[in-house]
Amino acid sequence: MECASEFLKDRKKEMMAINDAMDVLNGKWKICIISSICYYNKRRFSDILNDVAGISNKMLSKELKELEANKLVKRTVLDTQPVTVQYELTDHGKTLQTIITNLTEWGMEHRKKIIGKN
Amino acid sequence: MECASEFLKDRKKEMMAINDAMDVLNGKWKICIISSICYYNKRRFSDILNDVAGISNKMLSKELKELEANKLVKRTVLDTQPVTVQYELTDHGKTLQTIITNLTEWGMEHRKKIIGKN
DNA sequence: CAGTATCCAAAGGGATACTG
DNA sequence: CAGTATCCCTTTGGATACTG
Repeated sequence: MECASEFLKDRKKEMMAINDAMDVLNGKWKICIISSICYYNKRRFSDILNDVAGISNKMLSKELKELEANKLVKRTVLDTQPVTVQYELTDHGKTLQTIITNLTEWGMEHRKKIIGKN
Repeated sequence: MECASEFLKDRKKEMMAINDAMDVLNGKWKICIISSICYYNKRRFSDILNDVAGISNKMLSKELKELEANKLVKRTVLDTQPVTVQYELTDHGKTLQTIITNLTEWGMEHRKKIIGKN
């Protein structure tokens, strides 16, 4: 048998990592927002508001700030009249691509198997 | 240019799929619980309670029920005194393996890059 | 357009105690 | 052991209105 404390230390790190990831992605909206920006490359506030069904401007604003704080999203104010704001993924944000793809595929399978109907 | 309505229909399906997946996995605990059961193959209620730092028995009970309802987890009552309850992943639950692995790895990278410290 | 501010009902979830 | 039940404070987030 291996050293139990080493084994537990690794497990703890794994759990921490999962928590870190989920903290960043959690909630009803984050992944959808990221997916929207990612899909269109650059996306304006009001566009995302339309893409993500059901989200309110208050929520969108809050979520985007959190994504910015986590350096997943970059916000650029364009000097137009009235102002336009572009959101795009940072390089770090783009590393979520795989996870989003996996989640999308898994969600489709899950719907087929459990929820029924497509 | 491709047919715009086909394009939008696909996008909608993708968003729905992401939502389905997130509905199932959302919250502070679900992935951690799944990860714990997955890691040990079979796991008892009180063991999971210990594995997942900070969770209360009330929460764990609620989350496990939801995971069962989504057919990700199977619950087996063993005829011991007092009762023992085993939780294990269903085949469907095991299909989350990839996502969990990806989340773990992404979480570690994220911690290095953004949160700082390991 | 891209947000902020405020109000407020509803849901979430911890602490504690209890049960088969 | 494996949960339930209850109390109760906190957070969440929708609706609406307003601003630069």
